[in-house]
Amino acid sequence: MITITLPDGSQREVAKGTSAMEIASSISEGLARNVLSASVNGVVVDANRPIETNATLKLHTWNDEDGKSTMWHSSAHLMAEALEAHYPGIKLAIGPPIENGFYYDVDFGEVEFSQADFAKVEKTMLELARQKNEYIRKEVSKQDALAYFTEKGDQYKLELIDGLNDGEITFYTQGNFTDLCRGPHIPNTGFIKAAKLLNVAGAYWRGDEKNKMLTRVYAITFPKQSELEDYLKLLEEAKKRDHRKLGKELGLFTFSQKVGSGLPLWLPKGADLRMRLVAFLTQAQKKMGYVQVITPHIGSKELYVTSGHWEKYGKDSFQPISTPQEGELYMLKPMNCPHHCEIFKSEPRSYRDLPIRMAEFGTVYRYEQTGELHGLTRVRGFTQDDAHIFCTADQVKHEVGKVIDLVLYIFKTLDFPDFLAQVSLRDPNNPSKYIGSDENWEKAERGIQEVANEKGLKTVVEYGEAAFYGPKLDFMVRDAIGRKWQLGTVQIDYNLPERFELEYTGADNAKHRPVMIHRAPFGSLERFVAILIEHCAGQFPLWLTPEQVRILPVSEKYNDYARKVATELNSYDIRALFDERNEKVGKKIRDAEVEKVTYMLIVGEEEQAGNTVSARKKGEGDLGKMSIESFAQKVDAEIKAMLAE
RNA sequence: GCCGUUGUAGCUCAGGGGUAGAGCACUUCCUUGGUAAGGAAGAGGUCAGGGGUUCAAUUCCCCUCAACGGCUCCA
Repeated sequence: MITITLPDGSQREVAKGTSAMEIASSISEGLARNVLSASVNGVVVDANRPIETNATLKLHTWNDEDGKSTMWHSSAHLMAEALEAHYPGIKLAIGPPIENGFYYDVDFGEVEFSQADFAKVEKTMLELARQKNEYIRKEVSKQDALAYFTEKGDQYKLELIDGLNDGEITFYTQGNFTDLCRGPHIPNTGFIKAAKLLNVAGAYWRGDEKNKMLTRVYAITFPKQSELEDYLKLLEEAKKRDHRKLGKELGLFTFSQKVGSGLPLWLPKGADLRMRLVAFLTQAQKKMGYVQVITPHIGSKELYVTSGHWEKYGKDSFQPISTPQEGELYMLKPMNCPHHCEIFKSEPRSYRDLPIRMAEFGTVYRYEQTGELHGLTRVRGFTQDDAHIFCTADQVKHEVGKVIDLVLYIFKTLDFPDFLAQVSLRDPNNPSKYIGSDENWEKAERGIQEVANEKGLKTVVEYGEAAFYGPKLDFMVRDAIGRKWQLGTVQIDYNLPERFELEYTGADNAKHRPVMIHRAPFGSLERFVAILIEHCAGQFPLWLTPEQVRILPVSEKYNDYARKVATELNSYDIRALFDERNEKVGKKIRDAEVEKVTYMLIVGEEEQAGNTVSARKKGEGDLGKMSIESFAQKVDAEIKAMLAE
């Protein structure tokens, strides 16, 4: 007998060799019907694998992540089986589960596989699923494994097997399909009740662009048809939040082929929104002791030779421009820090001056490959809400803490709860690729982690992700379609102070090297606005939205009064426009709602006579009559509450 | 940069070898209205750009550009 400990701490005595599935059955038949896989001593395995020793056991169902990935991993095999049925002779590479579904990388040879072929594959998948074929695990020797895929002529599997040790190779077979696989898998294909191929894309074998490009087929499956329908609805909803669509609809920004790709043009409403964000951040920074500087859009190539950027990124950047007579070379500014270093150097600095927090909304230009450009999130010209903090090594932790406070304040004000802080540290196996003393690194790495914990951030630590010049803390958020983007960043830098020979005079009257902290709470205004649009689905917070109030005269007869109301609201610093079109008020309301104007003020005979307005809030409806002044106070109070620290 | 898809009016899209259509938006007129679409008329397109096949190309073929979905990259 062996002892099985369940997550609730309860224990069961079962015969050696009992499977998780059998234990599930003994708990309840309903549970057994839903078990997809199990964790035995923390390792995810097939639910029907015999358990041989005392163990902790967790059963995975569709309701937990491990259950889902098991299901999707098995679904990848099912899709492969279906694809082979339609396209005999295709070569299969890898087919893992991903966050939402799974994919399989396939070498279709000469065959073109496109969206038009999805339906038949889905149909076959479901037919195969209905057969409830079991996923059968088999341990095979390396020799046998190689022999099987040599016979099948699948060089990708052979390459994978090549990298495996004899004795750790397993095959899984379901129906007529056998695949090299570590597992685990769901008990049988019958759990898969709905399948949808989502898209196809090119993907290099082993992610290396020197290798052959395979066809990656993305798909997703569900244990219920209705869940698939819900998921597809969710995708539709997400598409409506896409900042590229909303940006166009709301008149925020545009692109012009003639101006160049990746170069956004901010329209009046977008520019208004952006300037408001800048004003908001400028004010917050001012309170935190930042000073503002301004530097040009180009800088001598020598500046970037000194900073090291030329050597590291010069070939992959916009190439230098030269002066017509002298042939001097200038770079479009890819980053602001070298300029800021020179400002630091412009006068002697004392330890009493530190920290110096030098901020600039600096527009930078970076070459991005054409295939990489993406709305406002990935562009070639963008404005960073940049700042560089020059401080002593002892001040680093405190300063990083203050930056985190700033980021948290911003995220809170913008109602942005869903972000992850990624702490990027050195690769412990490769210490030589980093510059700066061990002592400083350790202090900085420890400092960043401590302060992130003190501030209560939800963090993940990534080893080896640090920049060569220092550790960093990045704020990651997701867009409407679930893609991850980096917004804010805090980076500690020992490199530039060295390269630019920055120094300050210490209390000991000796020269010391400052530490530099790069930080950008938004990251870039472009990317931030993009994420903000998707986050609030275009319905910006009242303090930020370009048009806070629209006045809707009931008929043209009241246009003069509407204009008067608008002017009066403007005098209270409220952004109000009025709709003077010859339309019925119902139409004007609809248009204002569609354009996401927060407040609508309906004015007609009664309002004109009483010097009042009838307020209506988007999504809520009629708020009743009130004086212009009390409406203005209401808006003002609402905004003040939003911006409270 | 690579693989795939797409490109028709300001927007969303239909069409299709015989030089274009709808809805919305826009302009004008009628209507002067009370909480999510009043009516009529009008204007607007080298069918992304270039080349080829053809009596004839927006339609078929090739190239370029751009956008989209990924991959690689990313200061």
